[in-house]
Amino acid sequence: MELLLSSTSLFQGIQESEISALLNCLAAQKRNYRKGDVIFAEGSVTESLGIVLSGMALISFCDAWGNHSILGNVAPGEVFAEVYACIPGEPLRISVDAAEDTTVLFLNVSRVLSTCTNACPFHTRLVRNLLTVCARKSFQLSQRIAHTSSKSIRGRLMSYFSECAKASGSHRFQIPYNRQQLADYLGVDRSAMSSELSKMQRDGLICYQRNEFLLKSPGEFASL
Amino acid sequence: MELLLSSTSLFQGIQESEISALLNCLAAQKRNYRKGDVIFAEGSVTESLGIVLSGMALISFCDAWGNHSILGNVAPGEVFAEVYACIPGEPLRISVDAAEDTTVLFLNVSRVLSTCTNACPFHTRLVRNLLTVCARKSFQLSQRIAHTSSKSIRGRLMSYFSECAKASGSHRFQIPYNRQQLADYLGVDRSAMSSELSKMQRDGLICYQRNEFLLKSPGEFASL
DNA sequence: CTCCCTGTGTTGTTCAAACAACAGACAATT
DNA sequence: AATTGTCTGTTGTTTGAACAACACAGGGAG
Repeated sequence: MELLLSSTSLFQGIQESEISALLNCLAAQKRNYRKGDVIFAEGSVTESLGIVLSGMALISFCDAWGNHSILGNVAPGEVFAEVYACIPGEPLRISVDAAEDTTVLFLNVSRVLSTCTNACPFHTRLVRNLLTVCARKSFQLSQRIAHTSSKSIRGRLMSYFSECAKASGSHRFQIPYNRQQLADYLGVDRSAMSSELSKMQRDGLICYQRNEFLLKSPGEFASL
Repeated sequence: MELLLSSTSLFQGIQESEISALLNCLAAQKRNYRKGDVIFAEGSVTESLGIVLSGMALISFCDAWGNHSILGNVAPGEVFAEVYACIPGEPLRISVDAAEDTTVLFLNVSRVLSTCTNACPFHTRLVRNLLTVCARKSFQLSQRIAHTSSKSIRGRLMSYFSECAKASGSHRFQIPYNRQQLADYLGVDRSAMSSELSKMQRDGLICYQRNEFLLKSPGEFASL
């Protein structure tokens, strides 16, 4: 378990041997779930975040009419419900279920935050990591919002490609999504996006082959 | 200054008198800006978050072609750049400028996180508050994404109204936005939304007058 | 009172995106 | 080689949202 944890962002920079001490210090709880079990129910309140150790969890939500949508999944090593665990008293707007037999480690956030009586030296690092996890999630969400703010498919693609180019420091970059995933990320129809991509190539805005893109002519454009 | 700070979410639960001690302990820096001054430049890296004490700051961003958009404003007592300050080394994707003459208090996040040599008793509370601020921002962003995930105006309104009804615990509730602001929040055209609202009223889904809404018939609907 | 301003609802037109259906490329499997 | 499935690009149709323009109702301020 410690080996897996040491590679997660929450325990980054903490040695495997030190993690064992931390887990004792935090009285972390491990629980097993069968496929289909509810891990967190919508509307409930939690002070604990979860880390998937094995298996897979699904995050979903229901609207007032009973329609429910899948928001995402949580793979081993990834964290869930950290946002709610960090907001005291905020009832979950989502529910988390086990997509298969799943083992989860729970960490009580207030325990994480309270000063450790043993003056555990890695506690500080854990708190910093937790803040980073939350901040990074905020960052990713705001990027997604920025990329879906344009009303046109072309505008959304341009916004996303701009970001990719900035992140890679070059006009040539690769993207981590296939076409369907990119369309889902940008909130557009795949085939419409595919067609728009080829239009953009014809218009000389971009070149691409598969997941390799080249952003051309960084001049001024008004019609995003 | 302490009076203003004590009413902010970052210093919530900390007395005015205690804030003074904290600010010393953190070596907080106060700086003045003239209207139009750049507070944070896009692409720069910061370890500090900012709190607007007076005036107003503007958050904006540029895409690779030089088009820039306003993302929001920061009023006195509100925090900015906290997400970037919490992600070590992450260059800002936004820039922050003074919309008018503005005073800003800077707090170094790593200093906030490092154990205070004086064992300052309110330090722990500050860290917890900072985590709450980040988590709450994440929460708000994911709500907005949920409400803009539907492709139709009606679906977006339904998602938002669902959330409002849940939050208020009743099918009758008030919304904090006027029509233009709601349209901006949901990423749709105001007049189209206005027209959709009256259609929904005609269809018996909702009743409304001004900002007072009543959500009807919580049955099953497929056409969101 | 009139004038102006803001917020809101209505209508009709236009256009772009969703949608459906299909074709070709490629890889993996049998 | 044949088959299957996945990913991608193309085309044509339909629909719904953006857009523009306007009407109407308060609410101040002069």
